[in-house]
Amino acid sequence: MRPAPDRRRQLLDTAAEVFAAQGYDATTVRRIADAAGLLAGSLYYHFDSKESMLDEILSAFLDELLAGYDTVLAAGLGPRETIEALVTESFREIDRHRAAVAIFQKESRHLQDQPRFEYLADARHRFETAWLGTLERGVAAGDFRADLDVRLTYRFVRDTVWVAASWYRPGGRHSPEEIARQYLSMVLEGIASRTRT
Amino acid sequence: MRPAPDRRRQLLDTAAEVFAAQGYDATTVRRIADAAGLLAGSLYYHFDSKESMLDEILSAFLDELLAGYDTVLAAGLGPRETIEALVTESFREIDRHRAAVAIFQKESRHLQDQPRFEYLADARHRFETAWLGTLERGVAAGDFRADLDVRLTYRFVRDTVWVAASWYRPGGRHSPEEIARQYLSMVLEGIASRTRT
DNA sequence: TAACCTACCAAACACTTGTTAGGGAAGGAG
DNA sequence: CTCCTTCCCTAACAAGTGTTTGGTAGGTTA
Repeated sequence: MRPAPDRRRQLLDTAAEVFAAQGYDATTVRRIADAAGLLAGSLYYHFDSKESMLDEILSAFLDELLAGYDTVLAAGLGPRETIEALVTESFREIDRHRAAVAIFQKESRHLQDQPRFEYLADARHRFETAWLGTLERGVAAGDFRADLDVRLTYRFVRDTVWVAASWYRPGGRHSPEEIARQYLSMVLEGIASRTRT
Repeated sequence: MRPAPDRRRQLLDTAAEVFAAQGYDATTVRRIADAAGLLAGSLYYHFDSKESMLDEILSAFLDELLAGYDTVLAAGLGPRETIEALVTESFREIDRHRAAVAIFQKESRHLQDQPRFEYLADARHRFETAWLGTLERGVAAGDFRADLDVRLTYRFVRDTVWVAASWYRPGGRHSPEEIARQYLSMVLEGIASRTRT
């Protein structure tokens, strides 16, 4: 008998893949079992419910992401460098947790009403603090344009990064760092205040 | 007896609202009926199926949107003005069909495999032609930066516009035109090639 | 008045869903 | 060998799903 404690993670990975492709509600437990090569009932040896699979997928991703954000924020960089680091970190996370990111994008909005998934709203709030705070700091420091609505800018930056998960495929032409660089180039040249008026 | 030929559209509007909020698969026919103030079975007097409601919502929206795009493209504007017009038109469409846009965003990816919803893939292709063509034209004309990956730029512009549907609420602080102006300001200052190197 | 149409309800249908209970095969430990 | 744990299967369950059928209130037409 193999020990296989990573069997659990392996099942979660295939589940995440199916969830991301079909949507959580449209995905049946039997479909996951098919993709994993076992029968539907057998999944319940590893997990108590379909919902707890989703829970584990999302919280594992968010834990890692928020830890990465905290590291960036603790580095004490300037506003512009912080934004650059946040974007790069985000694309690395998309590279590693593409499926989880796609699920989060699609389902979090209506999941966060459920008590079990309250932490999704918390995560959103911590995103907002990180991004919005950095933007405001940058506006005050003169790094970013002051003539834009800050909240609109925040949503703009946040969305431009995260929607990439809907088309990004690991192993493609561009590395996460390369994509981050191009995105930053596009975003910053619009956000950074011109040195010459 | 009231004639009420718009009863159909009224039902479609509430259905679209529920679909957008909960997701298509997560939405039950009884939930729609509840919101509309009748019983589940009664919906089948107006529509043959739940799927055909979705079909009608999406195709009505796409018809109007693509017609708007065609008008813009037929105007014979320059690349930059075309992009501006496309973005503005898109935000107007988001303003009018917010629910349909949200549904399209969430569900189209996995719906377009079904034969019935092939037109979704067609629509995506026409989007790509409109946006990507304009961008390439602009690069050739010197309106947009040439040092960026065009496909990446296309996805960037496209996504930044459409994700706005996930947070936009009509009747808010900003009009569609105002949001379009701010978005364009952010996007273009990054895409437009600098007049001075 | 009688026939008719519109818009709905009440009740059921077949089917799929997530989930559970009991059992069994395969290897490791004693 | 025997016990035990791990991992899976078989078979079923109750609840909920989209959908259909027959009926009916009430206004319109003749």
